[in-house]
Amino acid sequence: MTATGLPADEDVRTLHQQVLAQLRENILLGRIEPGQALTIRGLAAELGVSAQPVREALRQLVAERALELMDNRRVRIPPMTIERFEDLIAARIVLEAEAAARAMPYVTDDLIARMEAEDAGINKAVAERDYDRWIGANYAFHSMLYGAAGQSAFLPLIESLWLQVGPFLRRAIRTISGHYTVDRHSEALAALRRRDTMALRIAIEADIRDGIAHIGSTLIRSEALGAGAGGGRGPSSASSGRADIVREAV
Amino acid sequence: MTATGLPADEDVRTLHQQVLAQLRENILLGRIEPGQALTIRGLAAELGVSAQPVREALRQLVAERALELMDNRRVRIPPMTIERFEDLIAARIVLEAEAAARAMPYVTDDLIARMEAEDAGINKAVAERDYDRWIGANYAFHSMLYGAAGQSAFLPLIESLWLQVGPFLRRAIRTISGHYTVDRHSEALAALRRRDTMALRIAIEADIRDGIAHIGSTLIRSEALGAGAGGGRGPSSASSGRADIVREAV
DNA sequence: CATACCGCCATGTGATCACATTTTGGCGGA
DNA sequence: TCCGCCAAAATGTGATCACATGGCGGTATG
Repeated sequence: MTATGLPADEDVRTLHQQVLAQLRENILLGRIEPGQALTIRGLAAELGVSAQPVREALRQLVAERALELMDNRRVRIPPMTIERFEDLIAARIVLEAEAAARAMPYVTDDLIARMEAEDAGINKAVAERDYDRWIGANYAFHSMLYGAAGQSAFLPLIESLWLQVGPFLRRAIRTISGHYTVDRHSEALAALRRRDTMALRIAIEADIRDGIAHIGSTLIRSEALGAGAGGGRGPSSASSGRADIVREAV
Repeated sequence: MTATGLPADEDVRTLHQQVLAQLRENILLGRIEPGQALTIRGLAAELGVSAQPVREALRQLVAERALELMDNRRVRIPPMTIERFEDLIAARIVLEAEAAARAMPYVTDDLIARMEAEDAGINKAVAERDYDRWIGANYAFHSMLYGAAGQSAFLPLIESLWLQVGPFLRRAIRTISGHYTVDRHSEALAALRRRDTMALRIAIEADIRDGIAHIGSTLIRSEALGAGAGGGRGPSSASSGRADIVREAV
């Protein structure tokens, strides 16, 4: 929405679409604390709209697995476990590698130029420690490629995966930037220029693994990241307690 | 829900979840005509509930790409194009093959037995020309495998793909059953018994391709299947006209 | 007779209300 | 001091209402 590099979602004509776009951005950029319960009325008051649009936006985000509907009927960002995290990464790899390969026939010099520009923005964001812009531009870089073909099937699935990983990606981002020695985006761009599909697949997969590998150890240290009030045994104090663990893990 | 072999969705405590489950089943089994506009009030009256639960269910199905929100703000099953269809199949193959491979460590003899039972049900359904049960049991067979591990990431994505293909799968099912000479499910079961991951991948991919290949030609014959009022140039008569094409294509 | 205009009806969207359930905070007792 | 119980506040769910938009048919006009 703002200057984060996110694709400005068109057709935001209805209120619930605006709310949806805003919530989606907040989730993707990790601005919402995992485990924190989101209330309809609270968000409605915060966004200055009635409850109805918020309700529909939440429902949609639940469908995209960006949010989770607990037994309490409360909504929160689902807690992350090591198993789920590995599943998400595995899904990202197979989907995004395939999407990239299938986009290759539609790659134009113009597209490559725009991706290079976005990549420059990423590097700039990293240098300036602007994490919001970092994640947003990174997403823009990837989705720009996958959307080159009119891939109507892959993009929504990939976006769902990003939304699920986003909140936790953000929290380990400082760890990543320290280890981010090899620039996989450059490799991907080089592969694009050569129209080398196999090299592109490898670069994309490496990019996903690199950007994510260190989160695994973060997760292991904090056991179940974001496992808020719902899962634990503690009745009330668990929420803030776990949140401290999360904060510590960062 | 009924005796279709669909996994009886738990937690249908709220009304909108019941509506959602019912609509989802109707879509997956192809009971809803592609291109036909779904109205909130109409469905509400039909299901005997108020508009509110229907609204939320539709919103969720739109998020899962089972339904499409047109510019008119009307909701319908998205029309199928050859490009989108090929994307969907490609996505199904990479996701389901990977999900199957990742499920292998969790495969037990009990699971194999239950899958064999489901497969027997499939064959029975084919023999009896019970297409609803055919599709439902087929889906149960697959999701049973992918859900063996607590795969929290893959299953929702795969389900979304099934929902997108379902309405059109149904319409070409007679073509399929005629050509269904090789039993890929038997191959998959054999691979499972040998714990042969690579053979399982091959069997799953072949199953998807086999069950679907002939739909492509059906699509080609009818150009854009289900391309209702929204996409075409014709202002009003296109709806019924296209529906006739669909019916003819079956 | 064809076509453009106009008004009515159906529909989606947003807001609000009522009710059941859950959470929370405080109070009393062990 | 700690635990359990109870009342009050908060929240999700479902229903209903008001309004703006889009679709449809009838009618008047060239």
